[in-house]
Amino acid sequence: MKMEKPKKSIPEPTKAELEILQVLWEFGPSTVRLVNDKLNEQREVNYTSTLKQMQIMAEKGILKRDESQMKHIYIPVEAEEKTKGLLLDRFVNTLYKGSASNLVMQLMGNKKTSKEDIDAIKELLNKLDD
Amino acid sequence: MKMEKPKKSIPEPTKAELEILQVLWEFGPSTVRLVNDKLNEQREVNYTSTLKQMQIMAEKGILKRDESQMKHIYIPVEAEEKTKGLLLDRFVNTLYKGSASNLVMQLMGNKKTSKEDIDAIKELLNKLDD
DNA sequence: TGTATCGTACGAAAAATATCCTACCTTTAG
DNA sequence: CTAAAGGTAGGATATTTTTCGTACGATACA
Repeated sequence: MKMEKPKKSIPEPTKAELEILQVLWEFGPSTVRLVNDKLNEQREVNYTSTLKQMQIMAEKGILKRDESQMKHIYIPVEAEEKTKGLLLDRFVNTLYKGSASNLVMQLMGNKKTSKEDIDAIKELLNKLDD
Repeated sequence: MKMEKPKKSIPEPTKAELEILQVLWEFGPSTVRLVNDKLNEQREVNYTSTLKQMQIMAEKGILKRDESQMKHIYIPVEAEEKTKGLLLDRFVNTLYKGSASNLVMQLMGNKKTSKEDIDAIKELLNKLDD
């Protein structure tokens, strides 16, 4: 008899938290040092800021960590696709009343969406026809 | 010789600001009273909180207002589609490295996206074929 | 005409995020 | 052994966002 965890909906990651998650998703389980280095390729952040941020994320349950080494290793609790899917879902609900097609429509009208992208999307959908 | 406006990128509306914008977009230019009433259909907010919020938005240039009456009328400076498009653009950039097709792909895989939505999207794209 | 109601302005408090400083422990190189 | 380099912990500070209390002017109307 399977008990689904009540699982109070994941707290929306903040902007800074998302940045960190992206690094971890891209490079896999990492140290604070690595994450901080990556962040600093884009903007200046103090090492301890990143450290603190990641500690908080661990407390919140967004990250778990391996403390067996002195250099702790941090790992995202949720997979990239799952988290992004959740964010996307909320985005659609918030801005497009939950209508994915509305969103896509806007996407098509968006100048920033390249022709290549549009074609790629068509491609995708055609492959879904099976 | 084309001069792009420096156009200091519109400051991302905050969550609370977005709520207010949605009301204004839906009901057109409105008083604080109306906006606050609508907000209170979803959650409890004090009138002066909404007032303050809208005053700040006016300062920021997100809203303009008609003060000719005692009951000031607030109007969004940017049209709904424009603002949403901007948010969408940022969303795509942040989460999908700017690839709209990646986003759509995820959308398709998302359980929350109904079959009707998928069909609607296909429909849309086919109409774009002309 | 006076009092209850509805409006704005303004400041401050509360809450959520984000950043960094300091202390102190461990590892490493000389 | 000792100093330098690099870790973590935790508190303090900043910043941004959100909420609300209080003051006070205008309006409505009994």
